[in-house]
Amino acid sequence: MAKGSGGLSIDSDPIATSGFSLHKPTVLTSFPEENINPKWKHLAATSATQSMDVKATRSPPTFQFPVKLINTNEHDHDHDPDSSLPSDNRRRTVIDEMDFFADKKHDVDRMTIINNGTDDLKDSGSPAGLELNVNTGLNLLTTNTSSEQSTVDDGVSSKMENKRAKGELAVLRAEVERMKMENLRLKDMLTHATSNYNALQMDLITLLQGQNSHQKNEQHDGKNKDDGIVPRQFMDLGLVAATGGGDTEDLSLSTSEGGRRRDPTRSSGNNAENNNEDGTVEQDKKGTDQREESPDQGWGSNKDARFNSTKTVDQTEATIRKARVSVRARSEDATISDGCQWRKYGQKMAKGNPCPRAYYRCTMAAGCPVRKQACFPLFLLIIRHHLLFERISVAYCRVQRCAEDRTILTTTYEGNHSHPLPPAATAMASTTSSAARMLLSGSMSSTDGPMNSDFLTRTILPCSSSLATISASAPFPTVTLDLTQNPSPLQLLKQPLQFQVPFPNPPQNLATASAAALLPQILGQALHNQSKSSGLQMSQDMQPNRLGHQSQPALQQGQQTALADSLTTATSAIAADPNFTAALAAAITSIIGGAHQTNINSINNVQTTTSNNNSNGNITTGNNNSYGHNKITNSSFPSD
DNA sequence: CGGGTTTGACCGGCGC
DNA sequence: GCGCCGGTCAAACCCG
Repeated sequence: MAKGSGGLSIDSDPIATSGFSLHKPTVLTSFPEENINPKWKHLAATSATQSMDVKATRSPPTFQFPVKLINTNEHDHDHDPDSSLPSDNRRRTVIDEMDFFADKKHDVDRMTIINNGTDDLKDSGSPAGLELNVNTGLNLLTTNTSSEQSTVDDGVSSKMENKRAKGELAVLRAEVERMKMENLRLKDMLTHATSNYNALQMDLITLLQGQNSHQKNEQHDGKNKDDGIVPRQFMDLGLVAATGGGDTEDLSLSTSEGGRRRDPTRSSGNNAENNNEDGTVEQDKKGTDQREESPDQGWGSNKDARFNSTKTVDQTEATIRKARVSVRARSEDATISDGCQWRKYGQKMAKGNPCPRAYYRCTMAAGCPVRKQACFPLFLLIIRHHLLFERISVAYCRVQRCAEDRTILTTTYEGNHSHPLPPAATAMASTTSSAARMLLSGSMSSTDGPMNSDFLTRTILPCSSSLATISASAPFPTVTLDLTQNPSPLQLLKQPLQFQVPFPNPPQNLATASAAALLPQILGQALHNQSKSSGLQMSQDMQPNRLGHQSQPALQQGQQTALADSLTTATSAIAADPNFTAALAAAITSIIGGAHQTNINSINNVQTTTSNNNSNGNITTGNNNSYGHNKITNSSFPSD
């Protein structure tokens, strides 16, 4: 950290200081109870009273689906932070949790016991429309009950009914067997997918660790900054390989020309410094904004040939966006040190988030267009539920305020450096560049949009833990590297099914109903993909306003999609379960202060994670709103 | 005094 | 057209 902290305090701006230990991603042991803020409800309610005219944002929406897989229906005590407690106690020790499924949970527990020999879980709350082929065994009880009642009768009719009941039972048993086979097949698929994802994750972690180790060695040698600079080492979030300036694979995303680029008049227009072959930098005048986003610059310097050849102009404009790479990591010091030199040029507070969003500009070279944003997530919306393979039953929801846990920091990088990078910066550069490259590579190669890429297939698989997640929606494709969790390969199969569903950043109109309506769709889609062991298939066209304003149609569409595939029973269970939707609605309503559905406090960058764990599944909503000392028109949360 | 931060003001995009 | 909001600017301020 350079001198002149300017009276910076941890409370006011913990982001600005350094100390971010990227090379030591710590394992995020779910969500510690101590992180729960007993006052969040009050705070949320307070926020809801404010005028919260929510709008779609231009910030990069981030749909994240970190997914964890639990491979059995048994409780994983080893990884459940609450496992030491009885199930009921575990549930009740959570201060701020809200059990929206108390009644339902009993059914779930009961059915869990009853169906102990099967892999399915009877969800009494499932709508009739969800009764898919996969839902076998679940009706055994009801059927048997009926049969048993029939057998009570005596006479010929009772014999006939008994025969009929036996026949039905045989059919059902056959169906159970079929579903068992189906489950085994799915398990194999998920296991395979887990392996793929884990390999990718390990590669990235190894890369990080290795480069940080190199960085440490370099620093330990006491070399000055100039000595540490690696020639032609560029951090190109756009797609140029970060670890080598020579690697100029034409994957760079075109700039946000499509109406997304911001403030064109302020751009100096001197972008020749970017991507210079010799790594030299044409420096602009002091303070001149180098964020020229012409096609020659950084993010969008190179248009993808495939993209141009296969997309229409409109599609191109809609798809070509400024890619961003977000890194979410735990930092013990709640600070960032990614090897680059940054100057804070602004701090902004978005609606409803007590955590400020800080804006930094790279100062390693004048005119470097790279900027970054750093903020803390706000909320973790945790939804616990049971999962027995395809059958998912939401147990209850809770929300914890992760803003208090300011060790999880989200940093979003934008642009590519126009100057050589020191070794200290290569780790982050490589990571983010790789992530962006994969993201964009997938987006370019997919016919279904960016979300359906091989990268996503490997990284967003439901059976995986959260490492890399992607942004599905406008304005900018965003890949998020979640370094807060670093599960071991052995843990992967035991980890709870976890979906992070980042809403567009923000789903500014995240009305309660909207969010509730969307979550099933999103979650269902994720589960759908889980079943298929395929990549995320969410359309990139899922604009924030779509999410925010077309909730009901989206829900219906999600239900239709979920119901379309017999393998997506889990999808259906979530997507169409009115209780689930209602629970989410209630949860979000409670968070935001649900009295004003149409005036909801914006939740920026909501990241929703559902974990299938008998005791500690979770849906995480991270709110990256921030409050600064800038013009604050609608801040409602009191500072912590 | 230089470099960084703070923070009120401003700009432009977007939704209504 | 208006207002909101994210992002940025730049003067004032702070600190070593």
